[in-house]
Amino acid sequence: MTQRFYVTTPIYYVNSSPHVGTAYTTVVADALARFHALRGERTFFLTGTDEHGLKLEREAQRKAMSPQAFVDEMSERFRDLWPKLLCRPDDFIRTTERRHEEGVQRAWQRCVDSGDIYLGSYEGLYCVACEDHKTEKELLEGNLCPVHGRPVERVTEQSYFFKLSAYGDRLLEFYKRNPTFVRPETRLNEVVSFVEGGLRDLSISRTSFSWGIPVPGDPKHVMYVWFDALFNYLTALAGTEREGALWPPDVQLVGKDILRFHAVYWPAFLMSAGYADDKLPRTIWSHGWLLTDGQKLSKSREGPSHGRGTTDPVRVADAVGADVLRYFLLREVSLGQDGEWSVPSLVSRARSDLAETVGNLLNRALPFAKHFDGRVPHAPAETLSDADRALEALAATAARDAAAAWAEPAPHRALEATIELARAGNRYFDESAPWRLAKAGDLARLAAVVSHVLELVRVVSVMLWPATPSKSDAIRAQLGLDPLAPRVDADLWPLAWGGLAAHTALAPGQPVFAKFDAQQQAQIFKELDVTTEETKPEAPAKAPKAAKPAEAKPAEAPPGPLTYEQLMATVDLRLAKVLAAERIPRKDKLLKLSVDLGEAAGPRTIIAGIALAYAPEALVGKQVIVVANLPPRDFGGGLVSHGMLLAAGPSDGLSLATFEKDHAPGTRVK
RNA sequence: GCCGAUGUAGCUCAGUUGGUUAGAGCAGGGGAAUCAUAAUCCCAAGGUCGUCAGUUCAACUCUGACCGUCGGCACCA
Repeated sequence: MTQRFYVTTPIYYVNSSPHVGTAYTTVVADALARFHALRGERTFFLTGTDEHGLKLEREAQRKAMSPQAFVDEMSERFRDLWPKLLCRPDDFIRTTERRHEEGVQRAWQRCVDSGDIYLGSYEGLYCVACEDHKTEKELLEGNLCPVHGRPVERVTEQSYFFKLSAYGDRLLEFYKRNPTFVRPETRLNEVVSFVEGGLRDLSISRTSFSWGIPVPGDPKHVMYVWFDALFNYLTALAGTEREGALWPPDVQLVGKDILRFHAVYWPAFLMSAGYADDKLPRTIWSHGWLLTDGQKLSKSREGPSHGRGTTDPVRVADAVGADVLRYFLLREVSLGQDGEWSVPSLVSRARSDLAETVGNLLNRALPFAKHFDGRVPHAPAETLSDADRALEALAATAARDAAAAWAEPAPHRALEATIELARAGNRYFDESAPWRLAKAGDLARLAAVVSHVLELVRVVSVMLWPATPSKSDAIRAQLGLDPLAPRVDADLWPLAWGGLAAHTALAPGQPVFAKFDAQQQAQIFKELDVTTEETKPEAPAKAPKAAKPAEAKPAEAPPGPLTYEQLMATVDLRLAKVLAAERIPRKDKLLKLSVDLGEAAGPRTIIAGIALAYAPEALVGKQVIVVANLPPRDFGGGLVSHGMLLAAGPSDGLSLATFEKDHAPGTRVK
């Protein structure tokens, strides 16, 4: 029976553009699919976009677009990205597609039929003045809002609930029988302890917005994010031949931040919808994050970061090539663990592994073909030496090891084994010294050596293909071979020696891999905003991060034209002097300030989230700018802020706005 | 503060079920070679495996505490 391999990435929320972290997950999925395809399996690689929810509804509103038009545009950014990274998903599902909406509604109905969905209500405490929900413990004596001192109201909102609480035991049993359901193993432990802690029913519908999939039979409700999103993995196949042939997924890649949804909610939903244990996903693979200087990549850290270069995958792929980017992501990061993202280390990795090891091996072997009419020499078995045989054996071992690693999946180890084989090829080449054989006129031995090296390069080109498909094919072209074209039931993995036939016409060409010499490297660093020693200003140590040449994104809708009068009527900015500042126990980011605004009522208390950037002592006496006409804001624990300080920057490198000269507290900013 | 990770050569990381001199790549040092995009190959050097206790005949590998770093949450906008 034909093996099959179904791999998924999360569907990406279209609220933001893809960054290198998003690209990472997709590249891994693509590489796994390519590996399994090479083995002759029927593969299916699914990705897509998640397009519902209040956030997107609002974002569209702000841009004066219909939600559909907005998500259409955003989804394109993802769809267009993947080919640039040589990713070839077999399908791209959008949660706003009809097939998905219908599929999810069917799934919902099946959960209803199982008795697992019921209509309930959220009960909450609500302060009309704050327009916000409160929790019991925030309230002052007598159920008063701590901000306004007014009584809060008890409000209820209808919501459908999923009886997750009923699935705890079944889930635990399932984990026990399928210890590789969640990987790496430490993540399974986390999931198990979460479930053991008891599960609460999930609220899975909302009436407070409409941009979502209507609940069957009750269209006031739209489905809440996870119920909608998780089923994409199923709806992409539903109603087609694929469902029977491919379900369930073999590997579902997820970031560790969304593991819980995939490892707990998702199987519970499926169980409820009538899927037996053997029809549940085989493995939820929780991969790590890419870090820059130990920080998670995120939207707020886009652009140059600490001199390590951009995190925009398109710019990187344009500068160094998609193959190289893919190779780096797969080789440098150990799947399941966090990895460092850095353009300089990408360049150095590409140079030493790809150009100087693999590319070089090809380049140094090809010139010898001139002794054989430009063709792969024929080397009869009796001309082979122990070293030749040893090389063959080594290749077989490496191919086996790499295949096992890819199947694991552990791409970084697979690629390590691959490069190690190419390294051995260089060693063999040195020891065999074909240039001496050529001078001595020993064509029999020369044929053996050259054919062995060329075949080794072929082997390496296949082993590299999941990571660097276009470069692998470029190597193959020089070897006179066709591009790799996986077929179902044909195992192309190079377990057997001799795939490169004697007398094949070679086609030497330009070096396959860029060398990234000093000049190229400088060019790349420049393009990708890498700060090198030369370009870095002196004494960079503690200096606040230079205002980066921010590609001023018009992301936040610019406020419409505003007259001066309107502005002054809206925002009341005042100069103020900090009288006192103290840390707040248990609130790492907050400082409690006493600030003089020149008001008769005396100084105000302002809570500001600047503790990571400013020591309290450093603030006393400082002139700051305060938004004076904000309503009081409750920070819990009896802390109420009566104003806001103007500041900008990341929370750990924030700077407060001030003026060059001191003026009387209370002076209005104009 | 709670929860969770992590701490191995200058850098990035491997170290399987505890067992002789702890591994690789990169960088740096020395040498060989000259077929190759000055690429390659060899050699040497470099680590009290975060700290302190404990279990054991034996711990980088197990247990505990502590320290450092990071992430999530809380809190923040």
